[in-house]
Amino acid sequence: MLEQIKHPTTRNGKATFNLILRAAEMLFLENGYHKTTVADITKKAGVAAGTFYLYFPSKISLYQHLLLDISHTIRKEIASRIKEKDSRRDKEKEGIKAFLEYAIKNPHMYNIIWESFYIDRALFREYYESFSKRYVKGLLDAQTNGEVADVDLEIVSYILMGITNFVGLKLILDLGDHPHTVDKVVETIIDILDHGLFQQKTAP
Amino acid sequence: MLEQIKHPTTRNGKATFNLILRAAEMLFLENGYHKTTVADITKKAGVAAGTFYLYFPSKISLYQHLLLDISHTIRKEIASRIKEKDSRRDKEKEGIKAFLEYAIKNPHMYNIIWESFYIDRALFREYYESFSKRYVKGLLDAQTNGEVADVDLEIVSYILMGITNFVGLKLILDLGDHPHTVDKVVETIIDILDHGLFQQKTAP
DNA sequence: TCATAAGGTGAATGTATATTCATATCATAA
DNA sequence: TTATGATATGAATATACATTCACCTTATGA
Repeated sequence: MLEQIKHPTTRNGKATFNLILRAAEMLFLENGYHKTTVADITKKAGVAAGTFYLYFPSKISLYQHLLLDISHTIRKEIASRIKEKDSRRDKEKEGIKAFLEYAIKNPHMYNIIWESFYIDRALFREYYESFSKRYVKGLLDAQTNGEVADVDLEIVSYILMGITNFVGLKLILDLGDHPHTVDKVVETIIDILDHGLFQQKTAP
Repeated sequence: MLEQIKHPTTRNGKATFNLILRAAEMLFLENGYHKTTVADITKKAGVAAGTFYLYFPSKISLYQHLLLDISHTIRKEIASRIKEKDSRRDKEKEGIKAFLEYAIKNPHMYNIIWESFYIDRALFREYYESFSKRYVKGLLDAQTNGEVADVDLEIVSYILMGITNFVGLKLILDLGDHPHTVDKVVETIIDILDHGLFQQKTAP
């Protein structure tokens, strides 16, 4: 159930609304949903506790709003970058790169997306299912072209999401001492998507 | 920090200890860590609230204990199944299959493993890093053999974990109406690992 | 048989924190 | 200027829940 938030109507109201959103985003990203209290949010936003409830009927409604926000941002970012590319393979490569760069720039992104699995299962499901559908749509054209192998595209979409999510996770866990550059990592991934991982043993 | 649990010494104590563990496992798996209260656990186990603290210094210590337990079980399961296979490729295929089958049999497994990201970040990191190390070790031999392409194996390990985790997730989200059988899904994955996803467009 | 340690109880405690509410101020249209 | 709806306050409320504690029971070896 998506609880309805109440949008402000005046200039002042909008400013306050955004202060709360930005404060919450930072705190959820940094510390996760459960470790962030409404008091933390209003304190960081510089408003009183009651002000929060002028706009958001509950803490979870704010979380849901933010999650949808972030998912739109990621999608737009990726979409704008892949549309420059021609082949599906190059689109895929650019999409993976865009995702990983976004992940590194927003290293706690997982805090808010993955956590939805525990906070709002329906939202989580919706997030990945719609992401998958987009993927399948793009891949289908390429498959008709003969550019993509004859395999189940829905599974492929989860394979691709799995790869980017876990490699992104790895990059983020390493942050600070990052021995892997995004470009190198993308090369590794795309190499496997081009040629596979296994090869015939060459006779000695 | 791993808090030390106090193991029971008598037959009765052991029985109670296990009642608590099994109850907690079911509840964590079903509802997640935060939505499960100590009262829920002791009620389900049929013991008093205080009994819980005879053995576990805190709720989190029980969680940590369970997570380590489960991770050992998964590893053993996979290890025992892949050792029958000869080539790395066949080992990989069997490992993926074992993981997915385990995931389907224990559909809420993710509840406890992924949630550690929010509950005990160090434990989460430890879990995937050690999983990765095992992977790399196995892959290294195969790479020296020429059986595995010349790519960064640490990245490969996260690619493989990402694939199995997300495809497993997909299978679980679909549970009930499961249009994908494990065997079919494994074929799709191994096909891509064998030959890649993209292919040259054949001239018409 | 009984002393003792382990096992067990559940009401009480304390704390954390989401949400409410009575009240106050602000901005602006009439 | 004033009426009005929107915005804002922060102390008070209510609840949920992890943990404690004073006391009780059971099993067993000497």
